[in-house]
Amino acid sequence: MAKSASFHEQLIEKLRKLLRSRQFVPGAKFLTEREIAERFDTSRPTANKALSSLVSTGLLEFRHGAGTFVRGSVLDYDLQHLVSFTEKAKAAGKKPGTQVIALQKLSAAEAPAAAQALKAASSEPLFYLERIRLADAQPVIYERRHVTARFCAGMNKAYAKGSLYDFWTTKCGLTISGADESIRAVNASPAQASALGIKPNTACLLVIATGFLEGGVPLWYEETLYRSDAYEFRNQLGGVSGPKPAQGRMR
Amino acid sequence: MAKSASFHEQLIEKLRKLLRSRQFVPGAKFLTEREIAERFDTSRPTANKALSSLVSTGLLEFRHGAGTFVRGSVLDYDLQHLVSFTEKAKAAGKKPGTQVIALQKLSAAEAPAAAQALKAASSEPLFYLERIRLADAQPVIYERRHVTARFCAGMNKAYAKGSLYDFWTTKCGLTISGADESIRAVNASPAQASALGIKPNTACLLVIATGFLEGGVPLWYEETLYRSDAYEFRNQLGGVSGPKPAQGRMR
DNA sequence: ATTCCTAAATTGGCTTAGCCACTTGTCAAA
DNA sequence: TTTGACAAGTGGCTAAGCCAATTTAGGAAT
Repeated sequence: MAKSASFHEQLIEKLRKLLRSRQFVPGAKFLTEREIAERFDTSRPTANKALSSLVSTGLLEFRHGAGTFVRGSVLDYDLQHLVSFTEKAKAAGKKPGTQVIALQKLSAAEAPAAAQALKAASSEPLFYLERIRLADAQPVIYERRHVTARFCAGMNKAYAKGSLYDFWTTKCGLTISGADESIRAVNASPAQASALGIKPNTACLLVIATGFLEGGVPLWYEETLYRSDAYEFRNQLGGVSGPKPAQGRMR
Repeated sequence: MAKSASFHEQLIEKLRKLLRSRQFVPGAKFLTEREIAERFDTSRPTANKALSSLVSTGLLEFRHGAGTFVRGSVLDYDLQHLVSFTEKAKAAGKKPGTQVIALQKLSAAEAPAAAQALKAASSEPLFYLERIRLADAQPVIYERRHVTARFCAGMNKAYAKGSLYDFWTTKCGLTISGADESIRAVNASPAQASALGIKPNTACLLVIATGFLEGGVPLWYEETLYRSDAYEFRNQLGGVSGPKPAQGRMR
């Protein structure tokens, strides 16, 4: 089994590649099992088995009588669920809040780390957003974020006060594919400590992250500070419920 | 599709439950596709499709001509890979090292946090292990760990200097199913700072974790401090390669 | 009595062909 | 123009069969 993959395993890989190479947008109709059986010279049950595998990993969706479709919003919902501070505060029985400290448009040359992460030319316009997220009026998160402006030209303070995820997906029509995070510990500077309502030099969790659109195009770069007395990341190795990323939550 | 699960999806669930309810040990033979087809009154391709799903999630393994088996060591390998500092140091081109600071046997009453996490009666014997992990002779990790002694009675300083994972799995015959980690940031105390070779009060990553054996029995409780200038946790949200836990690595 | 070899049985891998339930689209009638 | 019916297309699943790989059992030889 490990030596040479069975035909159906190879077919799964081929379909996965096809799904990516053709840039099927969420909601688009994918190949039918009869089309796959013909095109890859295999039987329908084998085609269905390969499709079923992609359905169970969430990439596709069967609609009985209609066909097989590329999944849209479910993956997006999972992502929003993973990152939403509002949800996490509420889950902890606290009232979430947001203070917008700054929202500016600047050029990438003014923010070299973000420019690099976003692969932006030096004249490329970026939005710089600085916010504090609160739970029961207590600051928990100090967020600084650069966003590629051309993807969300209509950004303003009102949108900055709400869910960025909502704004990007519904107002800008973006499809966000994920984010790569690095989790570190830092001593809060006096300014950072002031923003978070803690003593200077207190240890905080720092998440440096880049977020991506479908197709791997970077959308945002963030350096976000979390009060560690109020927030932690939970990570499960092994276990019966299958692998998943570490998740932040209120302590 | 979402309203009522198809038969094959229900069958997957039934088989998953069967797999757990009967306590199939890794390596044991599971039901054949013909047995499943007969027992659940379905066709062989449908039985095979359900089994294939459990194979692709890693719970089972097909052996052509021999049958379907419960997976053993592959999950274990993944776990070791996830936690092995030795591997991570080497991957960063550094020479790993370990200093055993303390190895004692004590009763659970002497370590209330560990006793609680390990669900140990106050008279239950625990091992207390304190180590420093080094990369190129520089301290990176300060590890304090309590282990339920009855699972690894032969623990000694020689074993404590090497891979605990190896010792537990090969010498004690344990099957480790995973660990639950909480990732926080703390200011290093003078003793902790001294152990890690950093200035007191420097921000460090603190991982508080409980590790489990197959069946959910707790094996160890740890409070492990990481120098954040040398080590970070990487976490991927979304992305094309599927979900996985956050992973520590050298910076 | 033990060991080795061969044949039969068992198992996964996959096929063909078919039926049924569901959905969508088109055409005809009101 | 709208509604209903029918046809075509699609997933869900079946039965039966063949083939390759592995295991087991029985018989023969030492």
